[in-house]
Amino acid sequence: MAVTQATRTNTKETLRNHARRLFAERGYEGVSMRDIAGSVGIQQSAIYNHFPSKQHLLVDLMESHMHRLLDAMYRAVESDATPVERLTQFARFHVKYQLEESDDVFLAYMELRSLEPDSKAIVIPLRNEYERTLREILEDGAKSGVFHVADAAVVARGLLAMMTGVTVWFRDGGRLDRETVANTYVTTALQAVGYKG
Amino acid sequence: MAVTQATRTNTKETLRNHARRLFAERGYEGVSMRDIAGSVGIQQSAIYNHFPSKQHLLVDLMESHMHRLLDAMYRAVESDATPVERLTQFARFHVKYQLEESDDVFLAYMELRSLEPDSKAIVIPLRNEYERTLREILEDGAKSGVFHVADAAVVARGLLAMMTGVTVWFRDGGRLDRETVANTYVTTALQAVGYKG
DNA sequence: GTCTATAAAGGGATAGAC
DNA sequence: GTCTATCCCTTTATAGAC
Repeated sequence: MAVTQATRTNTKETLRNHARRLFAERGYEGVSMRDIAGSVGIQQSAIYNHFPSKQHLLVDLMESHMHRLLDAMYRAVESDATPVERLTQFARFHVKYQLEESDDVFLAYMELRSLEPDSKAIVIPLRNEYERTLREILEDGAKSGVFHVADAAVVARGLLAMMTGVTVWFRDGGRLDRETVANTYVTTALQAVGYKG
Repeated sequence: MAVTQATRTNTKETLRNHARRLFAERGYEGVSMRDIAGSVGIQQSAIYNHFPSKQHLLVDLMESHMHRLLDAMYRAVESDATPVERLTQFARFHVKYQLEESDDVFLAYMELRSLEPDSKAIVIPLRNEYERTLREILEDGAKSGVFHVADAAVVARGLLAMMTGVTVWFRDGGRLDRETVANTYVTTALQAVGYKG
């Protein structure tokens, strides 16, 4: 849907929003600068007043997403809580965040391969930091005997993949609401790490 | 790596193999017919002697993959076994198949969006059939009381996402071998459905 | 069945007017 | 900051010689 000049107060942010949606839907390579400009309602060349290249636009989206994700996660997970509490908080946060920001999440997950090496070197550590947080929760729970995981790194990646997958099928207005879905994933995650609630 | 005329006995199959690898690595939109032809060692126009279009080539890969996947799964999972046995068989099969045919699996997972509607109508039902098999295992186990799942459909999709994710990080020669990884996923899947082994 | 050549369209990015 | 116009390259696909 094109946006008229009158309704657009900040072209740069509008470009981010439309590019995010289009990249998530069709993939970075499947979207042209003309597609993005057309969606926003400007000419393709005007994008270059805001971003120096298509690649920079992708990096801008992915890097800022990762920082927002990490900030929100650290707010949601209490670092001095028990492993069971932290896993519950992490899982609930993760699923709900996926559903709220599904385009950002899908983009960051899918388009790492479209990043040039320099850009990848920025995004990958942020991704690892997120994964490490979950792994350490599992390790702490295993140490104290409440969790039973054969390999914390493998299970952490498995849980992340499981929970991230919610964006593939969930639609508002379907059989289940967001809260119910989040609860199901939290329960499944706790069971998966062998917690006998 | 280009293939010389002498070593190539079946251009069509060689094209499939190279296209599969390239599509999985860079995405359908990120690979040109010239890339594929160059990889095989022929001119781009020669591809059209074997496939009428790039889209037909993608559909050929995805559809044949889904049929092979379903056939192999039905051979691996004994339909008259107990739910615990069937889940064990399914999970072990799934993880090992992902690792053996990771390009095919990744392609089928990622490039559904690149399929035109007619092609999608062929592939989606095959995908649903696979997912339904796992869901029915969970439902049978829940009925007999050995599994405890809040929602069999959600948990089935969650387990598939979890196990499919193995292709993202696993590399031969790393800290863990395929058998160990498969065992970890099988154990995690059984715990996730609340089985008290 | 593969080649060279080419058509017709679309890609990212830039120049310069306003 | 956006526009029109354009550059230069790549894209999928086809035509016709061999």
